Amino acid sequence: MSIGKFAQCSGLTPSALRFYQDAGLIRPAVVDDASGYRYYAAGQLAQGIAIRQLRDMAMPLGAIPQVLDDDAAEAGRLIDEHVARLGDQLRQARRTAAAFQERPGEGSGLPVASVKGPVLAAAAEQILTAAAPGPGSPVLGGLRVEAASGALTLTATDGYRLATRTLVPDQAPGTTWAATLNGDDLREILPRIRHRALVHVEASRPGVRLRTDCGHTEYCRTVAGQYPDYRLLLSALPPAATRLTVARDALLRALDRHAGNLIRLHVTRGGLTLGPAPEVAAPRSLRARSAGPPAAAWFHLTTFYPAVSAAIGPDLMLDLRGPGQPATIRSADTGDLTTLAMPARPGVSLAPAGSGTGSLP
Amino acid sequence: MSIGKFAQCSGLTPSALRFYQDAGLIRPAVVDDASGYRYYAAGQLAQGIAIRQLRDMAMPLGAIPQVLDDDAAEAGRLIDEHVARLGDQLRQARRTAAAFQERPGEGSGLPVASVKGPVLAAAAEQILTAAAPGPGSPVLGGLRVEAASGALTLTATDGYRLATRTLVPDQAPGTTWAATLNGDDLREILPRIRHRALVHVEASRPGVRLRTDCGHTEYCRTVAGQYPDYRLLLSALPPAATRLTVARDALLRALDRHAGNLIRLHVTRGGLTLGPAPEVAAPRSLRARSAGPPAAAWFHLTTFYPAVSAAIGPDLMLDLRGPGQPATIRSADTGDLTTLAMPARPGVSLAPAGSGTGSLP
DNA sequence: TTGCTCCTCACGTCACGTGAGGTGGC
DNA sequence: TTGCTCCTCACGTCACGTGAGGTGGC
Repeated sequence: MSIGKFAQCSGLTPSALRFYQDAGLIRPAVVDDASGYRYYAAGQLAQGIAIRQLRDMAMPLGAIPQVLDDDAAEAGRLIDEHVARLGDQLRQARRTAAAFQERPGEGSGLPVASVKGPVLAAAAEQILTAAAPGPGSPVLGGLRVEAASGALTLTATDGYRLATRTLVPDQAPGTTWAATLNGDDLREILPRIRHRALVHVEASRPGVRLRTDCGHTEYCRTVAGQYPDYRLLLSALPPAATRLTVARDALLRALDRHAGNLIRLHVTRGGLTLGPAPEVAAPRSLRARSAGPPAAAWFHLTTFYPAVSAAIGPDLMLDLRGPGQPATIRSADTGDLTTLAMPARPGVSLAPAGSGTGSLP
Repeated sequence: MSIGKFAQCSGLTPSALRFYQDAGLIRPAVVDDASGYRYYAAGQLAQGIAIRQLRDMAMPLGAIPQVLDDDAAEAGRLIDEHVARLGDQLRQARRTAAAFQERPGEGSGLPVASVKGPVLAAAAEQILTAAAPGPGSPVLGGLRVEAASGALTLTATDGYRLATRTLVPDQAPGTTWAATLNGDDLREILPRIRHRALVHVEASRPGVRLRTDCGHTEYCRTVAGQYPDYRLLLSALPPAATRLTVARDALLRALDRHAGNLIRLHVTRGGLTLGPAPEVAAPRSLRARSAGPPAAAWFHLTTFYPAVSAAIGPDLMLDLRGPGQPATIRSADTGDLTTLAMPARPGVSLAPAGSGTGSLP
């Protein structure tokens, strides 16, 4: 196989292959003495592709022979460590970027509200469980923050679930203000916020600044783009057909023990039955109060569990509205956290966010 | 200001400054014609520091003049884009790493246990609130995971608080195994874990791999170094002098409304009174059951709130042991989450972790 | 006067890419 | 015979770091 052919098959370039030969990384199987032509064996392709992949993840040439020579377990270890180092560098860069943004220019931002650090951290963490993780829609990956009439409202949704909560700040917002905070930035900041007594939230042109009394400042980017009108969505919901009140930690414990991702909730007059499907043996029963006709709904545990786990009060209120309609999960006594969850259809796996099927209207 | 002085103040090196001059990035205010000595003005320091920060986040030299010349809003946008690009590169590297690991060959680690994604994410998040944030002691910044006799125990402590919880996995650990997971790595992984039905925890020599059924794999580094012997610490605690049982969400709500970071808990026969100090007006009272003599304790809200916020059941059990001894906070009914918190002495501010005063023995 | 800082200029590093000038293979 | 691929060797890129050899300032 000539150098051009080998390059094409492995995704490398001829000049890179020549360089790798000089570096002793991969040598042609045969070199023609007279012409100097390099010939590679088909069996070297795997190695060529491996080198390209390692270089694609910015691994230094010097580290590559180790990875190629070691057994799979050891090689996996080296790669994992390398990727973790890249993550460190990114985190460091994010911190530096945050520090850069708070240079003495433009003065300090517009004060929005002041909240206790542990309270803000707990609430943001709670709500962020309903945000869309990873790359995808930047708006749905973020936390919506709205300051109005003396209160701070935090909201997140990924199209399948929606969580919203209202906080009463220590220093109430004087202005009306709203923004969508970058979820990744915020999650990284939260551990440092949690141990600050009081955090001042300030709007600073492109992002949000979280300032503490001791002069420490964190910067969080905002996400551009219109946030879904969840208030309209909430107010347009039809009334609950069936309402269930159940002890939160009993339900949580039953969910812990449930096998499989699909779960069926069956609400009867006397209680709640959890099971994989009606015909499968050993469904689990919980005592609960219910109003309205008996009803059943399927959920994906990955959608339903975070909603239950994030709730606060001792009792949970579950409103079912029938097939295709979102269910509401709420603390029974104090309604400052509301979660919506789309039911799943059995046999239908959770579609990726934004693909349209089964998402919130 | 000479080049050496300016370099020191800005965090750059003399050779970098000379290079930047050639590149036209930052020119000395004065250059001595005879000697060629470069002299920088004090007013150039901000620019020097800005250049260092931008270079620290790997921004190319060619892109820097734009950032320096634009107004704050536009500069912020450019930086955000740059950091986002770095994030893209990291994600791409992760994908390539995952593809690389999929190659023929074994590569899988030792199976430890399998846990539902949302359950693991919720538990880890809960416990990590007691870890030491930011750089500092790597062990105390991490999450201790112990697999033994069919259960998985998660623990974190920063020397002032300790949280520990036991999970019952879907597939029980066959082996006895323990490790301290890197807190930053884990926090970054959790949002992607939360929406996976089942997560297989695997020990891979120096780290831990979290593998899902759909072939997705996350890697989390472990932290070397001995973890504090918290079991010994827990078993060596003297019995509680005063035990209080109180509704969790009523307590949480009272803490929400408390002003200041220092809080005084006064346990009487009939209930619990919260206040900044006994002589200050308007303490808040909650109904609660108590056993043992009346007692009082001061806490920092930043220490106490996360413990209450992370608890699960409807009722909370608070064990007080007297001055200088940690208090225990636990769900009253199901004891799978236990939190220890060191009381604060009034007037004494929270010392940084590891400084010795007021930390857990 | 003695160190010390500073100067310029050349070359090294990393992982290649890009021609220039020339030859081999179908 | 005509393109085409391949060869070597030198130099460019990026953002500096590292001496060598020499001079200026307190």
